[in-house]
Amino acid sequence: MPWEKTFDVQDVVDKAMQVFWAKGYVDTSIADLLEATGLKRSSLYNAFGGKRDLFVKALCKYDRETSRATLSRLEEIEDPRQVIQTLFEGVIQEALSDPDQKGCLLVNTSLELPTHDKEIQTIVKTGLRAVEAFLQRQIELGQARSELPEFINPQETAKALVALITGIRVLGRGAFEESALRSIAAQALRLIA
Amino acid sequence: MPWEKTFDVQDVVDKAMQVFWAKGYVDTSIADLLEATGLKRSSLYNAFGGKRDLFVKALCKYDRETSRATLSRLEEIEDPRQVIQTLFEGVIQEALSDPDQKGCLLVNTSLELPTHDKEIQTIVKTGLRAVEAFLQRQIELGQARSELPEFINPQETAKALVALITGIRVLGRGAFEESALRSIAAQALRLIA
DNA sequence: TGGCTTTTGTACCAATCAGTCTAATAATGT
DNA sequence: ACATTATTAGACTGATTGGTACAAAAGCCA
Repeated sequence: MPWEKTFDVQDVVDKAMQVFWAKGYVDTSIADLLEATGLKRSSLYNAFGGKRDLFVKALCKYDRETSRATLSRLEEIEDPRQVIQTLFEGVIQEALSDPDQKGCLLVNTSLELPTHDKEIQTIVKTGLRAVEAFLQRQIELGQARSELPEFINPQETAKALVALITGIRVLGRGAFEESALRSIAAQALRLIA
Repeated sequence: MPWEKTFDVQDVVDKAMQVFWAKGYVDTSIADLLEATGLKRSSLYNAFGGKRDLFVKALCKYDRETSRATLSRLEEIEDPRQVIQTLFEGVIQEALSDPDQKGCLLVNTSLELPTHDKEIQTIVKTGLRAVEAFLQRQIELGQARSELPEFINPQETAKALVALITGIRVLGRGAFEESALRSIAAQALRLIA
């Protein structure tokens, strides 16, 4: 091995992730990625295989360091209802504060899922499934502590909450305004009584 | 006027709509549109202005003849709760039966809203707003008839139902399976008690 | 039949697409 | 210092992008 890379691989993946996140897979060109990451054509093809492989890397990084990392942070809150409320608040805050209105990379990719190959489909499905499992666990925890009513179905409700989050992420890209997004979050809390 | 067109304009728009619907705006090429519509390059540019203008036509047609037409059909059902339930059933049926998993053109376009110009943004916003208004009207109607509880907030709940439909349309493109989609619909009904 | 207008078929455009290739470069181990 | 070897810079590929130009074809009206 002659010498280590002059660029930080994780840093490059991170910058690529931002582009894919904002523009989507098809609408992101190699030129976009080169400009965003600062490296040259051959370096990109050498370090990663190509556009698709870099996208997979970016998608995994998002799932790991953005999606799941957020869930981990939320897990430190003790009250399950508070956890879910904070989650929704965070999603709305993100939608409102991001000038690029990027939404969520997992959700964005979900919409174009039929155009992607199996590996990418699995990454997205697994990522969303993790959010759903997290919500289900929180609901069950709340019920065990008698903080949430027993008549709530944890599995079903968790899926519905994922759908509501998905809705906020999609509609938050310009279709709905702040008050509408907040209404959605308010109704989400009504689902956990 | 020498003679009328040899092709039916509405038919061409319809076929273009299908392509945009399935592949999204950016991923649809002029070649795709030519193949789907059967007409030649110059005919397409002559009859419509270009790709974007044809997309606007297709988007309007979808809003008119698919989205709003569905709402009109639902309006004939008398029971508001039944109306909403049937709406969700229809959305799920569509997600399950469509081999292309196209979802909803309005929702699909919502996700890429930041990349579109103001006119297209307005069409999408107005289309979604119509669904929301429809749901709100149904809830208010149900309350007036004492079929739905008074404590429900029609404005907020309508927005949440739109978010849930959006979720089903996005997640229905492969991320969630049938039972999960049905769970979402079940929880939607719980929002209108 | 002979203009007239519009449509149509096709050639063409520059720009961009993702990806390849090679030669120059630079850091390491000896 | 020298050979080794991975990384670079950048030219280049063929295919495809959306869009234009223009001549031939086709219907209408006189």
